[in-house]
Amino acid sequence: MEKLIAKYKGKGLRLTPQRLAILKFLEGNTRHPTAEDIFKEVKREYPTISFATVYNTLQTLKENGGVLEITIDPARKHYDPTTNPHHHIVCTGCNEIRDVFVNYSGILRLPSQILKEFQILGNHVDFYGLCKDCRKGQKGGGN
Amino acid sequence: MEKLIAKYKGKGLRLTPQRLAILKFLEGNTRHPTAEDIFKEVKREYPTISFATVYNTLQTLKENGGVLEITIDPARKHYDPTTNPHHHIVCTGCNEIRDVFVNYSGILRLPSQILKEFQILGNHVDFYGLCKDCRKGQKGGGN
DNA sequence: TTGGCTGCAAAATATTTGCAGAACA
DNA sequence: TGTTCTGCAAATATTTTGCAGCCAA
Repeated sequence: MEKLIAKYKGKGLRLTPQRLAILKFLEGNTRHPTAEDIFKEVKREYPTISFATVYNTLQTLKENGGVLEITIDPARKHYDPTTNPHHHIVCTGCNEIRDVFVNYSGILRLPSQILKEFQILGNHVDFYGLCKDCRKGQKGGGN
Repeated sequence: MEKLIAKYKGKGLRLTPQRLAILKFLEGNTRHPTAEDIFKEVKREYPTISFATVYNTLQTLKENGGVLEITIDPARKHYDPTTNPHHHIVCTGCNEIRDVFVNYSGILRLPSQILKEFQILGNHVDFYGLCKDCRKGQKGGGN
């Protein structure tokens, strides 16, 4: 996150307390929070913070490579401060999103027709599954 | 689509003219339309159709395996009547979405830690690239 | 005939924007 | 001191819902 702070300063961006609080919450966070998650958490320290500030900051972070926008959940966007290439697995039971650190770029062959028409820039794999807790609930009948 | 119509009837669902028009528009459509695209198109034939009907029908189709919801575009959902497993490539220039018919399930190995915790149900690969037209615009300076 | 469907409108949700005052650099 | 940022409110966009009347089966 230090790097990001340096990047912020280098671009004439300001490190306000609110922004720092958002950065601190995101740093090392692997829970893939939504804008609302971030808002609620930062609100505890800065009760007057507004949604607009959260969205503005996320926008700025996106533009500076500080967070990735995750679209695996059709209901809302999630944000991921882990910006080196990786993938995700989502539990279809509880919607928990977990990181998958594997590089599939070398093995994801594409049809020649596609390769003829597209210059490939990247890939992202979403896995769907049932986590341990949700399998438990399913079989044992526990709530 | 015949199969789908049979499925509709088998579940006590009704084939209204509006639904048939939506089904007809979707059948064989590989453009990955949004709800609005569908609404606009069907409106030409049924000027009184409402957005609610489009969303209701899409909801029913989703529940019956008639369409897949595509979340590759953070701005809005797209719908895909091709329901056998496949993947997508999106042009980062014009946002066109194309189908990729390759089965990667056999090669997408997951870390043992993930396999320990999740029962894997499926996967979906998104590719990002630049289509021919968008590369042209980029280099040649044409429009 | 009748229960599911349509269309309208309003509501719910998520995200963006305009702007006056505040505050970081 | 000047420019960017904040917070509020309103606007926008997408999707969902309530309901009276309609109509496919």
